[in-house]
Amino acid sequence: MLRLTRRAEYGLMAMAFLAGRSESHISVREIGNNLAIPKRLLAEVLKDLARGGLVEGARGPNGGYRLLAEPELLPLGRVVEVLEGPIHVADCADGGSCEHESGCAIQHGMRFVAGRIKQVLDQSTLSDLLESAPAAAPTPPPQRMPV
Amino acid sequence: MLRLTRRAEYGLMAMAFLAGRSESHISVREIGNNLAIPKRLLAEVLKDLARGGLVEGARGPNGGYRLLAEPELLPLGRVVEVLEGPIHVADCADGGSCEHESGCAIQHGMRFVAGRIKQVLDQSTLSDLLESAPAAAPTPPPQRMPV
DNA sequence: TTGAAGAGCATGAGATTAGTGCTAAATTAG
DNA sequence: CTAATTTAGCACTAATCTCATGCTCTTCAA
Ligand code: SF4
Ligand code: SF4
Repeated sequence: MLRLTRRAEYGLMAMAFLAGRSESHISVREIGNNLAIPKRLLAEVLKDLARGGLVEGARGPNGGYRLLAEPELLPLGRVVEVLEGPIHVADCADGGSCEHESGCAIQHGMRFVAGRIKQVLDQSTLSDLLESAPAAAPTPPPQRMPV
Repeated sequence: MLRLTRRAEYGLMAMAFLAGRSESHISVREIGNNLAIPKRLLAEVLKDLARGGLVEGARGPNGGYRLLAEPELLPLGRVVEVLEGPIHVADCADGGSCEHESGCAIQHGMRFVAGRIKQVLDQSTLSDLLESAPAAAPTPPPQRMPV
């Protein structure tokens, strides 16, 4: 239904929160208190982000999570993929396969549209999300599909 | 999960099929035979498209569906909205509301990203989908978010 | 040693979607 | 008029996915 999951959004909110204080580790409890998100679920999301290498977890007192990537260089698509898996607007898009692939008249066009959507996420960075002006920077050049 | 539903895709395939022969009405049976889609479901999808005013249904022998809109002027987003409802990449986007709205640090940026994604669908037309070169035409100008 | 915190795994409840069944209404052909 | 064709409308089941939570184990600092 062309919609981000809660997990992805919680993850983005958490990453954005961490982007501010990257000096020390911040606990799930503190993040959750600030973002009004179910803490237990937020913990699960952060675990996944840690597995994906986007944040670093530290146990024990004074433990928590710390941002690893640089906000200016971290595409939102990366975060989404870590939390939701590969982004496939349509089955055939981005390396995926579809049973209708042979003989689907819109396949080519579909792939292109799906690619453009993925581009939006790949060209917006975490810092863009915070500056509330994502993709203002790169603005892709005019693109024509290779026929 | 940032993905189009089957219904939307079936609808787009059907619309693309109808785009070719817009002179007469084509039955669900014939469309289904050509597209290898569960006919019963395809019928449901086409009914929704008819309700949405995108196609016109005619009953009886020689009945079927006929494209109403002009492929060059019909945005894909329109088709998707008719079949899936309003496009909300995030809850707060595009007029929607979210419980975290107050105090969400990424809300502004999120809305903008969601808007860009919606733009991709709104700027690609049905004929673009067929030509396998959607959005090659308009290529939006550089945009900066009003802060 | 103790308490704070993440890591890992599992599970239940809820929402959404895919797909099907059935009946009624309209329309055309004979 | 009758029969066949085809859409219109509604309901329903099964599968899938997401949200959310519970419990245990490990790590680590004080
Ligand atoms: S566009 Fe065609 S090939 Fe691609 S996922 Fe949709 S149906 Fe399959
Ligand atoms: S960005 Fe913030 S306000 Fe918008 S939907 Fe996500 S949580 Fe809600």
